[in-house]
Amino acid sequence: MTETQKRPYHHGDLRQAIIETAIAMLNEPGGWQFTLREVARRAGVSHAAPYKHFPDKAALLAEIALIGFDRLHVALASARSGAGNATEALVAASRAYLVFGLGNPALYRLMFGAEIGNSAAVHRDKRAMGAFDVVMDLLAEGQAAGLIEKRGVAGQAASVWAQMHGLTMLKLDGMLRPERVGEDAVEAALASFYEGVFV
Amino acid sequence: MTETQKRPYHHGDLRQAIIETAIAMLNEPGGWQFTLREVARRAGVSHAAPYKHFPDKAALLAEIALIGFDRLHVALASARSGAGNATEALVAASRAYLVFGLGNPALYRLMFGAEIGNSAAVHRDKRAMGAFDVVMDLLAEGQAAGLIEKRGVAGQAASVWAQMHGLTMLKLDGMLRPERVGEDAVEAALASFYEGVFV
DNA sequence: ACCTGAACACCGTTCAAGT
DNA sequence: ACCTGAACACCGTTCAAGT
Repeated sequence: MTETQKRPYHHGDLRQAIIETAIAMLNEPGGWQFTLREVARRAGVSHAAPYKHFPDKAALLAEIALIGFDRLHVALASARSGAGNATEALVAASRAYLVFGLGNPALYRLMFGAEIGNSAAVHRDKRAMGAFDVVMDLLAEGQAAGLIEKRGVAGQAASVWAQMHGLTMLKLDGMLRPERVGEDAVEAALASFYEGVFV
Repeated sequence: MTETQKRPYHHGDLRQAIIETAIAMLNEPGGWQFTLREVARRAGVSHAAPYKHFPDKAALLAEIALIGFDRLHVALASARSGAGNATEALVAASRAYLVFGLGNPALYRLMFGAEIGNSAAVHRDKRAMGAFDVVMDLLAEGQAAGLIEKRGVAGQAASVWAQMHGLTMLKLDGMLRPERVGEDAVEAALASFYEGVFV
């Protein structure tokens, strides 16, 4: 937490410091327009220094996106373990998903953004799957327990994932306005959705 | 289609030309990193000229996003009128939605992106509602005809919208990989979703 | 009324040179 | 091995001046 910039030429772990500074910047208003030079400035280092640790700006962003997926994974897993049966856990995980997305708007957008090049997209996909697997497991478990409609698990999981992602995004974009779609459209949509999934 | 740049100082309708050029650029690979100077260049005009028609870059992007929503509205409405009953129309509209999003990746991302400032978000919301209303009408119609599960229409519509948006985005991000979630995960997810919505 | 050209303050990225 | 400083090619935006 000692954020002084009187470091002795060599920064202890600049790579890590850059990542942390960048994530912190993302959570500020307007943090989505994110400048490598500003990160360097805040880390107390020259604007060229980051290039010793990341090939370019996109690489840093990609790395941060992966960290975001790890955090989402943790949030979902912990929501699951704190809940009872599969359907309760699924609802809890959905809420946790929304809380994560709405609480970290710029990070969340970055995770699903086009700034991540197609080459890095493969890694994104892999790390994202940790969170995805939580959903798939819950669905399989719920189906086995007779709590969830028996359909193809992959398609069902994709549908659940899309529902959570879609709701998060629409809410972030301010597209679920009370005068249009009711006071708490997110809750209503989630309820409506799970009515069709739970048995 | 005469894209010559020998215009006599005054461009006929530069404002319109800028918008069209910008939309064309969006549909090129890497079109999401979109530069005002390049638009001016292609329009055969100085880099300062656009500022006579748009206060800044964000304003141009916001305008283009609104056009995108109009086009989506048209696509959904035409899919609806080409289909039979409410459920068939809903499926047709969902397909049209996906085709639109996957066919115009950068435009679609722009429509839902953070580049649109919060002030412009209100307008975005209003224009987006044209498309949203198509969905709501179809649901109300389907419920009345006993084809669709009777739930709160607002929540149901939000859920449908979220499903389409989520699927489009996940597909655009390359997050629905065959080895994970099957060959045609989009179709499977859509089928799974509508099983829970249709009666 | 509409457009240009030069100018300003910024970026991302590179590279020789410093410690 | 790690970092700096100057440099390059670009942006977005502004503004006096041109047509």
